[in-house]
Amino acid sequence: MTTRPADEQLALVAAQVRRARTRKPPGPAEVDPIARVAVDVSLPHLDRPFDYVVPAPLSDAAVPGTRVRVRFAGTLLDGWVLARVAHTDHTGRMERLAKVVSPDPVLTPEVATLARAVADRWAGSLVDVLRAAVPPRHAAVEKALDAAGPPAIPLPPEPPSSPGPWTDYSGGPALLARLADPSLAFGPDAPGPRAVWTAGPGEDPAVALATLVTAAAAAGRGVLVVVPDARDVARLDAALVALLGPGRHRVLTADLGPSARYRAFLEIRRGHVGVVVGTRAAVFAPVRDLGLVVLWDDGDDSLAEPHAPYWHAREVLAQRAVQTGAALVLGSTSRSVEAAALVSSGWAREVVLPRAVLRRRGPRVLTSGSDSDLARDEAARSARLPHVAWETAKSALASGPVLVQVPRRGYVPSLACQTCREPARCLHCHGPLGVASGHAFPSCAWCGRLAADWVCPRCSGTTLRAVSVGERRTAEELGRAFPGVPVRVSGRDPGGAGVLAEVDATPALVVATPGAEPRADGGYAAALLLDGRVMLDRPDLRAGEETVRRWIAAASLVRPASEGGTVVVLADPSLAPVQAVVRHDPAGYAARELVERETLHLPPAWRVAELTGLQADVEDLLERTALPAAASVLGPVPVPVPRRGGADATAPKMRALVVVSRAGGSALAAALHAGAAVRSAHKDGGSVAVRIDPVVLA
DNA sequence: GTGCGAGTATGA
DNA sequence: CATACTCGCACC
Repeated sequence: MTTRPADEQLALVAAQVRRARTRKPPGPAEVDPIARVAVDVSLPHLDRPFDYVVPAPLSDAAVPGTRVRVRFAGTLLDGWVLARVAHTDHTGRMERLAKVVSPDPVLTPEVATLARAVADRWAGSLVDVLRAAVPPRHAAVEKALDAAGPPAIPLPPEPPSSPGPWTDYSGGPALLARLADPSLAFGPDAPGPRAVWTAGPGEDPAVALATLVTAAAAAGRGVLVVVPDARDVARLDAALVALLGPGRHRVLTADLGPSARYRAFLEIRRGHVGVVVGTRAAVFAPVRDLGLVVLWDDGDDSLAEPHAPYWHAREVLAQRAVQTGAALVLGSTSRSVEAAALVSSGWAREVVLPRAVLRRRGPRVLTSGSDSDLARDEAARSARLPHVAWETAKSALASGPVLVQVPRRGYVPSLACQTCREPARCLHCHGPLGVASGHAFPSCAWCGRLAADWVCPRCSGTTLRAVSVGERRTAEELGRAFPGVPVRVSGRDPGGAGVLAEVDATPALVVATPGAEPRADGGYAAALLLDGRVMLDRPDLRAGEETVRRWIAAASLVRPASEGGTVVVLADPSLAPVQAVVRHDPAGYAARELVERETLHLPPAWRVAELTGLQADVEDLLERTALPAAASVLGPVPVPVPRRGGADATAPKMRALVVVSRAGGSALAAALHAGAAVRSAHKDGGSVAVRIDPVVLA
């Protein structure tokens, strides 16, 4: 700021004011002078477009999809132009667009429609979805791309020379052929194929996915592949460079940083590339001429958005496939119950290995359920390693690496039957039983009923016991059991070396938490899946499904039985999840689980809304919500998950569940959003988090 | 969320 | 009667 005499400064200001007053403001645009704007406020009662006058000078720039600045309730806010129209229904006074932030229409009509559908499905606000869908602007990137000029148009990629890994799958070559046929135009009325692909043991998913992508891209289709984490992105990126050729795709992840992320996003939006690989938020990538969407490992919990409205990548991509007609492939070594539902309803077809091929490719699977057959070796005994596990690992270590899967720490304590150890569930609503802090008697975490007359449905036992969970065998303990063998650790736990991508074929013990297992060059000679009890006894709806997913994922990294590949599961062999791994049948397990969810009124067979907040707020929201007639309400009860880090008592969070049939899902979401809108408009009470079909339901 | 007008409390 | 404050609501 320069210093001037006060009177001089005053004169300057006065001159500016005079000029501003005398300069005639520009008139409205000649064509479609109204912009319908989604203003960036996430309050539920403001979740609708607002109309603004487009000043003539901004008319060319303010096209649908552009980011704008508008005055709203007196303050300048960001917004998105949803449409340009000739007339408005608004009768009051109308503000003008203050500024078009960037000429790039970052929000395509297709993504805008998708985001609206996502907001509706999860009882949320459009702008909350848009914030995840469109990365923040980075002006320097726009400038750099403009300066670089239009990209050299690469020759169309060559289609893959053979179905490659897809040859062995029933339905595989047919799926590939349809994707690769340029004469098949996919659209909402003639959708592309929808497949649930169960990758067999020994498969390198990156190679198989790259083959799919290349086939579709060669036919001129835009392709979007979403994977759970950065490690998967890196693997697929490498496979695509090899198969599709360099420069034909872009990686889109949050950890690129603001500049690189916006650059990749803009290149996709401007149509420089037609193939995108990314993590969760990439489900909204504005891929041109979208013809194929792919999701790898849809059971991974990182595919659920942690912010409101808590959408899930699987459902978003399914919605996008419906809306655009794009083909959809859900791939996994296992099968989520949601994927099973898509198969059982006939919406998607399964692509699986025939039984005979599966037997040829899979490892031998052994189980060890009781504590009585502990190893005779003393060091193995102190590591609580059963004899079978120790023997298997010892002989496998002669020929290659051995994977040891250990559970992550921090599982919540729960209750089980004293005699048969079956996890205890509420006799009324099948919620998990636990002892809430400050209470002496066990109660249901869902409906709050005391479990006084509990009888075990499996063995008719009447006594409950606390399940000790969270015990983690350390790498050192295992190292002592196998002296002289190198131990490598892969996991996200603090103090470790982080997550390893790959290990070589030399004998070593590779200790990994689920999801962090490195691939082994040539496959593991054996895998030990420890502490099955701990994983299965978690009081979560998805405990069984999740355990199967993790076990099968690990078993799929092991050599075939014909090459000595062996898996040892430490869990009771009579349990269904253990059987699923022994028979390598994730599809059968998921199908049975789906039937069970139907009878228990649980997702995905039924739709559940979880409301979390202070008791008064949860009750207030329920009161103000016109719940569908058939809805049933459980709770509210105290949230069972104890807060980690700091015992200081904040007011206790409560949780209620609202259950409706699948058909009633959209009505329930709309009613809850409307209820929240009334609350936010009146500014009464604190916020309530609404999660539709929550991933974690404990 | 913010800004504003109506309505009510408060003091010279 | 003027000013300070809260409350309710609209926000384009």
